[in-house]
Amino acid sequence: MNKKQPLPWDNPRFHNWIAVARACQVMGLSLARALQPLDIKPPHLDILVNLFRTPGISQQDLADKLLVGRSNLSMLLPQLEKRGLLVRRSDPQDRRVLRLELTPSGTDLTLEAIAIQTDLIDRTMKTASTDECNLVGEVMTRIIHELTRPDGAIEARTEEPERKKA
Amino acid sequence: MNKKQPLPWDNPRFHNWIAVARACQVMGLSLARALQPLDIKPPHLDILVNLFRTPGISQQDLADKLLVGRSNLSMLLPQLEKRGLLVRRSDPQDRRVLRLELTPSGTDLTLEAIAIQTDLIDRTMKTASTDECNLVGEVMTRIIHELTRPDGAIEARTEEPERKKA
DNA sequence: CCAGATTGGTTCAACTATGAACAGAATTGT
DNA sequence: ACAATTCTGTTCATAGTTGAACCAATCTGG
Repeated sequence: MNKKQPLPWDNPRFHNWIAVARACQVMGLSLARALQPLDIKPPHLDILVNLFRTPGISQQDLADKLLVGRSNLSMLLPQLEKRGLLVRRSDPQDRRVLRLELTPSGTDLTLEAIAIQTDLIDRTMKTASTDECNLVGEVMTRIIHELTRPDGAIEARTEEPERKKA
Repeated sequence: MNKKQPLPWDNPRFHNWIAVARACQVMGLSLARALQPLDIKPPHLDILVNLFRTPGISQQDLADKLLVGRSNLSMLLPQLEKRGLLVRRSDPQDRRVLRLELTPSGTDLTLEAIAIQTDLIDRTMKTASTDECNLVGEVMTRIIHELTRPDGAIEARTEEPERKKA
């Protein structure tokens, strides 16, 4: 037993990442509270924003973007559709896929929610300069790329179908 | 209908924070995968690390630190106790509280898990210099302080007991 | 001392998220 | 043309998380 392994509290990468994780956690809780007046939760907002930016996306592509299971969307989207925030329209080209689109009222709600989120983020990051913000974002982007590399620690999804004759 | 509100994709604070949130998400998924050989999940690791750093903590204080509900711990801790990773010892001073402590095997497992997490973090942040890491951590710490201020967007801890029928 | 309020922990119903199994539509290969 | 395979979305059983209701121990203020 290597009891004398260096504990990571002094490792800059480690404890700074812990701060990142905690900031995300409290931001998520704050966002959930800030969205309560609109009667939506962060997962709904993720969906709405993606539909706003990519109208006509399919459920599968949306699930891939959000890194959630398809079944999750099969549960959530009908709820939002019943609330009149979006429509799921069968694609005549490929009758398997459902094209997702915001309704006008869904667009309105999305803009309100985005305003709330932007306000929250602006308030909480007001102590960081633009340069600091950009550096943070750059480091995070590198982390995302590192983790989503094919040999990275993610990619738990289905086996990539093997190439036929090359 | 203020359709001409500035959309936030160009707001540095906004899109850089989105990168932070996504990095946290992929890191969480990667950590879950990396911990699979030890048969624990990120919530368990959070508990074990806190017990490692603060032996004798009560369930209530642990829930406050982790920002989760007390009932959550009432479900998780007996599982970990059955696995022999920790003990819950009644405090003779105050017979309501249960003092939590890692067992030797729990300590061993915790050290293994910390090694796995440290390795993952080190690998994914290897492209960031120490100075960059420290700046990121500093910005995150400021965000946490901003969000946990009494008038901040968190602090919903008002579990009001049912008022009498008045 | 004792009634009421408070605190630590448990239980339970509701909700969310996931993966496996499934059905229908499209693609592929022969 | 047609059987096999792949792809999209749904359903279902399961697991994780939460808040409310609850019990027991402690504290508070007559």
